[in-house]
Amino acid sequence: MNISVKEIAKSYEPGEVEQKWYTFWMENGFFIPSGDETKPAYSIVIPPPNVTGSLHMGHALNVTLQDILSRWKRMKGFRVLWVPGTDHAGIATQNVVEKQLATEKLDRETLGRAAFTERVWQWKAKNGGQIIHQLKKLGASCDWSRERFTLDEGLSRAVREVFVSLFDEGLVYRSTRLINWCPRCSTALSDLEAEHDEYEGKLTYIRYPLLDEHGYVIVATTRPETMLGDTAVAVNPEDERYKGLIGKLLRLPLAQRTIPIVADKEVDPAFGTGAVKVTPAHDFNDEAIAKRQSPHLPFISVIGQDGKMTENAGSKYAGLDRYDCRKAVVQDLKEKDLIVKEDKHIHSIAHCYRCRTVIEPLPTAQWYVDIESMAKDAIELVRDGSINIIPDGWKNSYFSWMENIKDWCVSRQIWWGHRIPIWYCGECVTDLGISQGRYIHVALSEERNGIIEGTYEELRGSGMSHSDIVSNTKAVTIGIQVKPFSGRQDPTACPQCGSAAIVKDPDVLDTWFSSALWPFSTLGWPDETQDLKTFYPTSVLVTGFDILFFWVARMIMMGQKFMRSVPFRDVYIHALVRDEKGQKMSKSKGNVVDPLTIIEKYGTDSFRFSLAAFAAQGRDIRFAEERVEGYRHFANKLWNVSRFIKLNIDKIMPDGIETIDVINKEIENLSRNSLTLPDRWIICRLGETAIAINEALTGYRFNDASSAIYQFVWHELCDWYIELAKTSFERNYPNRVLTLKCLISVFDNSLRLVHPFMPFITEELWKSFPHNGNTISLEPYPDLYTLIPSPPVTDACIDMSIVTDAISGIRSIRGELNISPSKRLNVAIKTFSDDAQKIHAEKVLKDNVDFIVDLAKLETLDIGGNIEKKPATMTSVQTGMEIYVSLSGLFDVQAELQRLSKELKKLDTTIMNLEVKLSNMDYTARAPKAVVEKDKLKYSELVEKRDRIQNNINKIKKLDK
RNA sequence: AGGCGCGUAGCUCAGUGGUUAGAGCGCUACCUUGACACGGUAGAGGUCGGGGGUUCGAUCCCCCCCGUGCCUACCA
Repeated sequence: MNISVKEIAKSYEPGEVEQKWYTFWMENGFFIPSGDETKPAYSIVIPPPNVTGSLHMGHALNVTLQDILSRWKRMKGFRVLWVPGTDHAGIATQNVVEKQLATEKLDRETLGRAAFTERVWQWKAKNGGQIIHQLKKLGASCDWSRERFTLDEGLSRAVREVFVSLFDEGLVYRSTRLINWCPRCSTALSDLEAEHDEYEGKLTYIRYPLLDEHGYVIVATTRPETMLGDTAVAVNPEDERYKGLIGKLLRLPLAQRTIPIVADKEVDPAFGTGAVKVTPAHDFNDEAIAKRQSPHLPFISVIGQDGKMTENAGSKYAGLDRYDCRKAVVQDLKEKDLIVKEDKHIHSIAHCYRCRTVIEPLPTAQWYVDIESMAKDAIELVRDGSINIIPDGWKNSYFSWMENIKDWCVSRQIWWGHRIPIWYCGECVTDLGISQGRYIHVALSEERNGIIEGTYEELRGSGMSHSDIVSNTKAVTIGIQVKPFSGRQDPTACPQCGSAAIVKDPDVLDTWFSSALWPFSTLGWPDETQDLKTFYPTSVLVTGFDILFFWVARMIMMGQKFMRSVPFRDVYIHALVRDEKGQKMSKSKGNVVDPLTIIEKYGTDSFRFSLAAFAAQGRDIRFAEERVEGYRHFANKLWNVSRFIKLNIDKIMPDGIETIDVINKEIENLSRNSLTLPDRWIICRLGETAIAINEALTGYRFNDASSAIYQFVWHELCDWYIELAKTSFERNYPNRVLTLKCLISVFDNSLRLVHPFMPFITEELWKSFPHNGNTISLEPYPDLYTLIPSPPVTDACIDMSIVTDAISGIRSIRGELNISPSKRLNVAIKTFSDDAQKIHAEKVLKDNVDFIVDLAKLETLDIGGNIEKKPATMTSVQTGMEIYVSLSGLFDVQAELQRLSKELKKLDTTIMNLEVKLSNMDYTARAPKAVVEKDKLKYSELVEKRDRIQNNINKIKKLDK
């Protein structure tokens, strides 16, 4: 190969390069797992981003880490499958489309269920690909031929199978109780979907007059409007203030009702007045109190699903928004002088995680998953190590959540999602013998026989046929008394009575229900597919802690329940990406950094490398753009190594090279003695670096891996080895070709080491050299076994430090005295040969004299044991040698004295500390022998060095006089 | 209220029961040298948040305090 360096740009421009290679990878199917069954499998399922999503920092980090793992394992010879996909994000997507409809002055009710879901599919077809496109921009090496969507036919079948199995087993059930209700999304939410934020509100103290005597009880509340639904006031049974009042009746102001004073041990006498109003239908605590009473306190629901007051609130308030009603109630109470005071009060309020609307607890009938037994198993799987959570600090959170888990509300009153596979018969009778048709309430989309809505029974009674009703249904509400039945296939008749008058449950399932099946539903379950056999359980799940409960825990439960095995072996929990000040990025704060902007500015590779470098375990990431810039420089550095190599191939191997593969083989099999010291050293360091990177990645320490490769490429390969190679090239060493081949091989290995982190530039550079292979992404990843550092090579690391010490010593003097780099210096190195080690050092220096002369920019260099320090020379004292730099004319006695004294002082401190330590009998007796020996050796070395510095100082002082 | 984490160089962060405590960026000085100024060389900069304890030895382990961030929770 001949390469004209002139044609290669001086710096790396990522833009077009990235697009080119991604297309190349895709066209060649490199991301589809190899069919070679002798290779071990490695699989990851992507945490499916919302189909409404667009790439944010969290995705970028998440995807980058998975891609690093995937590419690394692929290069290590695994059959890697990384399954991509999106989830249908029920509420979020429905909201997006409803907003769109609103701009057309439409709403989903007008459109009807079928037309609306069709509309959402259209939206998905048009916009759902955005996030996928963005993942590709990041370089994600997913197998796109296996891309999945949670509403796909196959995944829907999995959802249905799971729901029906659980139903048959009695593990899903329908129940009426308080639930978190979002009045804006008009659906129930699970506990996790209600997010608590602290707000400053008011604590209002209200007088409730006693019915049969003078006086009153004062209650304190943050929600005065709910008093209209109060059915009791509760006090602690031990509370002396109220003991005598328990059982007495109160007149509930503004409502025409009397309510009792009841006792409940959970009431905190210290809070407020110690008397709490009880609104069972609108507060979870109050619901609990109501159910502890015998008989239960009545539930009076005064707030509707739309967040407005109902008829039960009384005609004056019915129809008012709950917040307007609050004002009205307070106003009315004030007029009656029933408000004692209003205090400022900070408390937490639950909000809908999708739209931030304040949650309204409402009593409704919902479907629940009985989670207890599954949770128990899932706890055990983590406890016994079947699943590793990394970093393991998250285990505690996992356990504490799982141990206190409550049944999972899975029904949602929206239209976009998996319809619950449950039907109800309109003609059967309830357990009490009443026709179920009475408890099925239907709202029609258009009036029939003068009726717009009514019970199923009434509608049938009015002459409508079953199919008339079904085809005209706008909304249906199923009473809790009605018996449900399920179907893997859509049933046509009631299994009980054979009637065809069956009505489908209107609700859909929580999106997380389908997400929980993701690790096996994406692989083809419930069918027994080859993918399932090969790739389940998956190897690792990479995700943020924010969905540990939402998703990870539920996957573990479902995986164990339906696959009888864990869904993944490892869970790697990565950080949250925050802004530079450590604040959570959010649109409302306006501190969002757009990954695509960063990519535009610095290139994908630099961005990815930064994310890996940031990903220290157990700590959040503060995203600092400057560091991305720093890693762009790193990309440029790699680019320029390649230019340097090509330039020298042109010069030194004018016939070009065959393939890199041949060179790699040659270097691996070469006798180490035919290589220069720097050659042997860089091979040694490459091997050590490869080991370090592989170890780091095995432990998910991405930051360690990236810093190891950065350190090696920049500070060893570039700063030292290339500079040393120049000596070999420019002085026309006989073995300069070998050195060049060595450089080529080390660079090739470096590119492979970097590839999982920076896939694009490494492919670009790798492809610019001749190889047998077609892509770097399938080349072997360097590790211990391909780069065995034989003993002479490891010795090279020690020998090399003698040479670099000498060079650095001279450079220090030059630098500290601000001597121009262009001025060549005359230097002598006195070696001390009082032991074998030092004799060896002298040999190493003499063998490598050219390297020292070139890198330290010397005119002359003498090395020997009997060299005498000349006057007017600067001195650098090193272990085993003293370096004298002649500076006739430039020599500054004071500067030199100052320099040496400073070093002396530094040494003295260290020596003193060591002395104290070593003279401590406890230390020498108790500390491990090796540690003490090391300290003793260090001590003698430092003392020797100190003495020689002192010696030099004395000489100069004598000279000065 | 409970739980978890963090506090190390100007900034962003690594790190370890025994090291002369590191990196990147920034800063200072010198240098446009044939890979790279997205560069090179040299250098300044830290009593590892405070106090106590365990230990021969603590930046690292334990306790308390201060600051800070997060998670969970039924304070009306």
